Amino acid sequence: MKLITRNTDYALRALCYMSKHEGLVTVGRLVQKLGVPQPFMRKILQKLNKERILESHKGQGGGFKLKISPKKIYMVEIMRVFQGPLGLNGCFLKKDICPNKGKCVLRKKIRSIEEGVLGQLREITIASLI
Amino acid sequence: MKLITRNTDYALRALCYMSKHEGLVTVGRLVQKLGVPQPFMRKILQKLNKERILESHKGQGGGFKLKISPKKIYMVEIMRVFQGPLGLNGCFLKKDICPNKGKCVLRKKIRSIEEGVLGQLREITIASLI
DNA sequence: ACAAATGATACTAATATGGTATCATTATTA
DNA sequence: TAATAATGATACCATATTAGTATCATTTGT
Ligand code: FES
Ligand code: FES
Repeated sequence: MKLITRNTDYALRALCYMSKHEGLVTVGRLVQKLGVPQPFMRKILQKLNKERILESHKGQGGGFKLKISPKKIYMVEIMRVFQGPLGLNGCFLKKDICPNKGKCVLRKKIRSIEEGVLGQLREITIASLI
Repeated sequence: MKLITRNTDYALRALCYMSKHEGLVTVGRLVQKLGVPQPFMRKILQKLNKERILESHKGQGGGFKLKISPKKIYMVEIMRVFQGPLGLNGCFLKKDICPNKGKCVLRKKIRSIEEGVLGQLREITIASLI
């Protein structure tokens, strides 16, 4: 059971790198530094761009850079982008599966645990990692 | 990103049911009550038996029952059985992947979050769910 | 002996994750 | 203005995990 998948991981590393290096950074440079497959890294950066965490510049001399301060990039947000929102499993979400539905204790408990986890994750920003 | 997979879920429901009903419970009865595919449920119960959380009795009139008190069946243990130990991803574990290795801040942070999650999960027992 | 249960194990299907390949678009610069 | 070096978009493939099935063997009560 892993808390963090590979693309989240790579994204975090890329963001850390960029927060330490001002200006545009190309995918090529990143993979050289971080040892990650290039097309995969590219996909990841493109997603971060779409999510408006990075900004991109095309053409020669182009590349990516942080769009927002490392202090405002939360790890939990990166996890959400690549792993979807932290959630329960089918049973707890899709009510049709479960017979208990409303009065389920477990569901409430899990909810509160989630809140706890999120609370802790929310304290971690890229700035706090570098 | 789901915290709990289906087999964990089914296992929890089965354990809850059994803690409410003394005596042997057959797979057939469980799937009837919980609406879960029979062979899958069987596999799950067999695993719980191997893990010595349930005990089983073969033959006519047989079935499963709790081997230990619901107060001592921890949710985190059920998760471990079906989802493996709560852990980090490849990067953080397999050092060969990551260039940072020792001096990684993220790794430590994640560790501490894990401890927090585990701490909360450890408070949840089957007894606390029924 | 038979029926009703689990034990063991191998197999298949579906989904999620990890990763590639390719062509289109944009901007720099010689 | 054409070559080049970058990203955008998208479709595709590979692998791993999860979910579920199928089958035969074993045990036990009647
Ligand atoms: S909602 Fe399904 S067990 Fe609680
Ligand atoms: S161990 Fe890999 S980024 Fe920390």
